Amino acid sequence: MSAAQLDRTLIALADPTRRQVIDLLRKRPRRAGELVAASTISAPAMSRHLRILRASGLIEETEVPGDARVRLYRLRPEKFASLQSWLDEVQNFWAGQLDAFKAHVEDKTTKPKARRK
Amino acid sequence: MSAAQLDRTLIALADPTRRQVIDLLRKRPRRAGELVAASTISAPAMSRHLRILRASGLIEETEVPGDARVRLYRLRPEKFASLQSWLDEVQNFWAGQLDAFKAHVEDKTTKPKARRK
DNA sequence: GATATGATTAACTCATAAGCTAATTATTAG
DNA sequence: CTAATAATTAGCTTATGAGTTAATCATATC
Repeated sequence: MSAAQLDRTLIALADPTRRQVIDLLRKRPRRAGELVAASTISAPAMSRHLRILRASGLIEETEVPGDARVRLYRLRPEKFASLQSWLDEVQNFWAGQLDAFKAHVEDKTTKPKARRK
Repeated sequence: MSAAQLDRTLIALADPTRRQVIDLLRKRPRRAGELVAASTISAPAMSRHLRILRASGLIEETEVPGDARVRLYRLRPEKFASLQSWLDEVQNFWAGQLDAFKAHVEDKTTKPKARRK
C-alpha cells in the first residue's frame, strides 16, 4: 500500500459519518439513497463522503441491473486487509520499545529526584 | 474503546507528520527536540502534533531524570492493540456480505416500486 | 414528450486544522 | 543573579473539510 493510499484510507476512516456508512455496508451493499435515509445529512453531503470512501478504496460503486439511476455501494474487504498489514507493521516495536523503556525506568530509579509544585 | 477515543485515534493517524513521529518512536523514545530536528516543521507545530497524539493515547510523555526541561515521548502499544481489535471487528463482513449481495441481486429482478414523495 | 426520480456537481458558508513568529514558563548553566 | 536552553502556549493567517441549497445529468415512468 502506497503512502498516498494509506493517507487516503486513514483520512476516510477519521470521520464518524463515514465509519457509520462502513458499518451499514458491513451487513450488505446499499443504495446511495438508503445511506442518506439512514443518516441525518443531505444527499449531496453523503455523495461527498461516498466519493472520499471510494477514493480510499474501502468501498466500491456497482451498478444495479434493473435501474441505471441507482448506485449500489459495497465494502472492499481486501483494502481493510491492507490496513491491517500496516497496523501489524507499526506494531513491530514491542521488543525494542520494551527494552528501551526498561532501560529508561532503571535509569530513573538511580536518581529518584523529588519534585515540587 | 469508546467512540470518541476511536475518533481521536483515527484523526491522530490521519496525518503524515504524525505517522512519521510514530515511525520514529517505534525504534525508541525520543525527546521533543529530536522529533523537531527529524522533521521540517517548527517546534510549536510539533508540540501541537504531540498533543494530538497524546490525546489519542497512542503516545505518552515521560520525564527524563537528568534534565527536567526535556520531554521524552514513547509509544503506547496497548492503544494500537485496541485499534487492531476495532479493525478485526469491521472485517467481520465476509460471509454476510457475499450472501447479502447475492440475495439483493436476486431480489432486484422482482423490481421494487418507485417511491414518491 | 413531459415529468418524476436517483444521484452527483456547483457555488457558497462556516468551522477547524496546520503552519508560522513571538512570548511565556520552567529549568539549567555560568 | 543573568543568560541560555527545552518546550509549550498565544495570537494570527491560510488552507481544507463538512454542511447547506440550487442546478444539472441521466434514466425511468406516464
